[in-house]
Amino acid sequence: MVNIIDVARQAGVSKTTVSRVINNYPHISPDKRRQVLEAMEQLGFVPNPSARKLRGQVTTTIAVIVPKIVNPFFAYLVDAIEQEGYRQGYQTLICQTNEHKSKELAYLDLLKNKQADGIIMAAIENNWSEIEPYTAFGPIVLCNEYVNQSDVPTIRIDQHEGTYAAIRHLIERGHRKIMYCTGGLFTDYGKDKDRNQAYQRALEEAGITINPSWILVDRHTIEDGKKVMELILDMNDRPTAVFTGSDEIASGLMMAARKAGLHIPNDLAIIGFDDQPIAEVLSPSLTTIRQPISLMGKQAVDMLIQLMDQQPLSTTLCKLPVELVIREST
Amino acid sequence: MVNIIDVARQAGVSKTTVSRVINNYPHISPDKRRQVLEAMEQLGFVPNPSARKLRGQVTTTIAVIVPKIVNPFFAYLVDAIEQEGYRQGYQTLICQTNEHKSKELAYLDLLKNKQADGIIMAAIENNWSEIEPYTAFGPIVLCNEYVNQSDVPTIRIDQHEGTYAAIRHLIERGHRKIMYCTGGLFTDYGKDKDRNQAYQRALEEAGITINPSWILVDRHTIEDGKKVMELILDMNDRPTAVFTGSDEIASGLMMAARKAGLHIPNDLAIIGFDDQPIAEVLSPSLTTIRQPISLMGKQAVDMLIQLMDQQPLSTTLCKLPVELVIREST
DNA sequence: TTGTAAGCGTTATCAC
DNA sequence: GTGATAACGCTTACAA
Repeated sequence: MVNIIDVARQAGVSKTTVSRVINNYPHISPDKRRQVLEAMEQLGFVPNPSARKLRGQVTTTIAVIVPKIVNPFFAYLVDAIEQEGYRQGYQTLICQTNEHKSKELAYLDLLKNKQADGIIMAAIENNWSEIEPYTAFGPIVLCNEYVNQSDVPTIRIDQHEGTYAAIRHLIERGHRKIMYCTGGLFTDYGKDKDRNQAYQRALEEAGITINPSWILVDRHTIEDGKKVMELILDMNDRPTAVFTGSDEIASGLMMAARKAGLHIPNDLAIIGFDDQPIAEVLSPSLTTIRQPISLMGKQAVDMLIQLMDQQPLSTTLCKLPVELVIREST
Repeated sequence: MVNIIDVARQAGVSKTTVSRVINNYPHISPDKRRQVLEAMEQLGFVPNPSARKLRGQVTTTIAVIVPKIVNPFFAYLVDAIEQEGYRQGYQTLICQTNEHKSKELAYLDLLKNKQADGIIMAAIENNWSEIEPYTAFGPIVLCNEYVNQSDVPTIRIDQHEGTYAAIRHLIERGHRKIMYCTGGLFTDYGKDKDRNQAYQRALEEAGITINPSWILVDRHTIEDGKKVMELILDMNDRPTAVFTGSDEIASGLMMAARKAGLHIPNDLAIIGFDDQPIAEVLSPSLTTIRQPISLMGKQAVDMLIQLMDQQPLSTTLCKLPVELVIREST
């Protein structure tokens, strides 16, 4: 491995000077700088990040914690984070909790070790009180997650607005029997609460009384969606429309509805959440709420970098807008 | 940050002894070992990987290079790699090339820096001759990719068998006008070749002459699929079945076919490749070739670890079987 | 503007 | 069985 000393020898300077060139110090004679750069080029020198990390403050790695990368939502989020991070000179470490608390803590140790210089959490398995101590070792930014503490740097979309827009849309289409079928991904914090309140608000405003048997929570997967359809079929008083918390649930619903001979949207209108690629391909294509995932990832990185650079944050909460994408299922 | 010296002090031993406990050296008195372990526990000590990397051979990080994590195939692959890696005590660094040669080389530098101890390449942007020199710095395993050199450790599925099974299936369903629409992901190496040959072989065996205008290559996305459908509609002599190289193309085809009022599979049979979740949800559901992605990821990790441990490889090529999943689209 | 030297946390080598 | 000590490659006071 070619190191800073080899470069120094080749360039005929001290390793200090080489280090200065690497780190763009201001006061170096153009001559020596050129010599050093040439030597680096010739020898194919790449600074050793382990050494830099060990030595000092240098930051080059950020970690993202997600529950499952195979969930397209998180794949897109990680994609955005990786790209923005790379653009700004950071490597991205992907950490998958698979919803295990212990794995999450193991990954938080990255911060302690200075293996990662900052962490974006797009999943929270443990209580914030477990996680909070790690902030002593480096910045943690929440992305699409909620905790009760208000001072935790957070990027998220406006879940209330998204849900409200979806329910309004159904009401405008003439529906009054609207099922609500969601499930905060993995937490009991604010996400569900926001959605719940938006559902209630939209219905109240339209003078519709809520039917508690049409409220289903903790549904996430395609399988869950299929089961929900079975529930609906068994009901004496069936809803005419369903708001779902993810395109996955909506897909499952749709599959089961098709099997049961129901016509969508005539017999049952369905609305998803996320606008995953699948939404467009489904038959009928799925009306859904588009989340600005890329923007969310980019913002999370930018916020994290600000924190790593010790810059003051203009705001601790960044709320992004959502968009209703109307297709054939409603 | 609590380090090995703090632990040594707390336990009343030298840091050498602490290091020995960490690394499970044989000859340590049970007493001291216990003291050290207790001290580590009390102080919440975690060895600093940067220091370990800088110092020595310790291996804890593997990198996976993929073109795009948002492609479900790679998401599932990365998922499998991350899980198997974690199980064996490795962290996974996800590297996304976005099909840029320079980004790939930048990520290969991880090996040079000893930031990663081994690399799994599920994409190859550069020529192997560009990549080969990096093998001097650590092992590289190819996953789902081909190069002409035969001695490169490789895990992949049997593309020939998969394609052959798909075409055979269509023939058995009575089709004789079979379009072939694929696109090696990003390489001109063997993957396409294998598929091409399988297509030819299956047709020849059935006594069907090949219609060159029904052979389309370099198609990858949903958009591509839509465009292919337009091509088909413009043909005087239309195929009655299409083999596609990915579920994405198949999805696009299906969407466009639906819009054009074609019935699937009666007017046109479609077969995909990968068995992504979308395949089951499509309407009609998609017949496709299932790739053992998880197994592939696991094997790649195992092979890489063998190489990192300097163990001899029993075989340099690991070919995994595929499975035809018959659904409604054929 | 440049160089010397100390030290980041760990492990390998050598001595006891 | 245990402990000093010297590296690993880099950055940063402090000197010159």
